[in-house]
Amino acid sequence: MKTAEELTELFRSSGRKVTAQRQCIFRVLQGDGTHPSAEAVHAVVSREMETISLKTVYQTLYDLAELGEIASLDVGTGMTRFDPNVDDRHHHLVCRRCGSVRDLVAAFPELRIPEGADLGFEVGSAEIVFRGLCPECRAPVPGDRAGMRSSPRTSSTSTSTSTSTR
Amino acid sequence: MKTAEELTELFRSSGRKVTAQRQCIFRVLQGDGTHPSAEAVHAVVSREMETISLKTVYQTLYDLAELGEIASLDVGTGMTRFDPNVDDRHHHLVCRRCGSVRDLVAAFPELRIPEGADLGFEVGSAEIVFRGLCPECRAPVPGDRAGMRSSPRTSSTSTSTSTSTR
DNA sequence: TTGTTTTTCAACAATGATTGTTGACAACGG
DNA sequence: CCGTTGTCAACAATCATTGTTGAAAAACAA
Repeated sequence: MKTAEELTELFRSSGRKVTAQRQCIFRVLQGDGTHPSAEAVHAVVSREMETISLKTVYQTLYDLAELGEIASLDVGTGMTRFDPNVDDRHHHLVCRRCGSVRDLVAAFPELRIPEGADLGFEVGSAEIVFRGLCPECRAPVPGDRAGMRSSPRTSSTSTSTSTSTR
Repeated sequence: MKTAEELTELFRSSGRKVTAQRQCIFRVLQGDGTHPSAEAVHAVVSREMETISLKTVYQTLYDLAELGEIASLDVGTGMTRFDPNVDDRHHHLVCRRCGSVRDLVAAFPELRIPEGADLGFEVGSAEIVFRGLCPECRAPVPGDRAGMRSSPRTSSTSTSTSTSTR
């Protein structure tokens, strides 16, 4: 993802207008490695701009995704997650308890659909999701620190695909 | 996935009751390779049982998932999809236009998280989603045949992860 | 078979995430 | 500075999914 200044440029040159709320969102996303949801971004931005609406955040995030500056991913936590890291090709570790998402860089950099399995499907991209427990959720943390985002509500989804855990 | 009769057995022995609507759902799922959503299953079952509620379908599907007889997957089409094929370890091809899901068996049967990348994450399962265009959506089919399930409404999600197509 | 207990059913309302609508307003170009 | 045009915030609506509840049906025992 580019810097806030470069994004301002990019937005202008792509016919979009640049507003204070958008720049605020740019700044918030800078170096955010938590793969926030739209709501999470909104929560942070709201501290700076009281009245910004969730709709605006969604709009800007999707604009950025359209420009290829961030990636929108659906990893089964119930909400679309946004990833500012689009420069490194990578995959994701998803905690099945707290829903946190972590990048897994330098693994399977070139995942190709195997020859012979081509069924007429024109493959554009391949993504791997590793499901498991993040370090925080593995240990029975007594004093629960911040970092656990959404309560394990959405655990109904993303139950299994390739059996391993059961 | 087991046969309808075996599932009846399994439901009984696991303390669940067996109803006509459940057996109907068992039958509908038998050999369904389309990875239907709950709504799609409901649509089919409804032809046989007019009054069955969507809630019942959801309940039964999640029961089956809990028993490990089907898999519930979130591949970014906006709805949870259900896969009766849990015997073959496999991954999925998802069409970014019509949202159809196809099994990709015999590819990456043993996907392991690479050594050295272990960040304290306890990995349970790994799933790969290949995104692209299905054979039907590649060709500009004039007489559009059945097979396109949901309209490309939910295309907003699942835009990109590892860049390739753009 | 008949009653008894317990689960499930269908209908209905509610939830959470996301998107459509709209009048006021701010950004950009001149 | 000013008009044009896109954006904003508030509000309501949508979609997928889940909670609630009285009625009905399944399993079990007599």
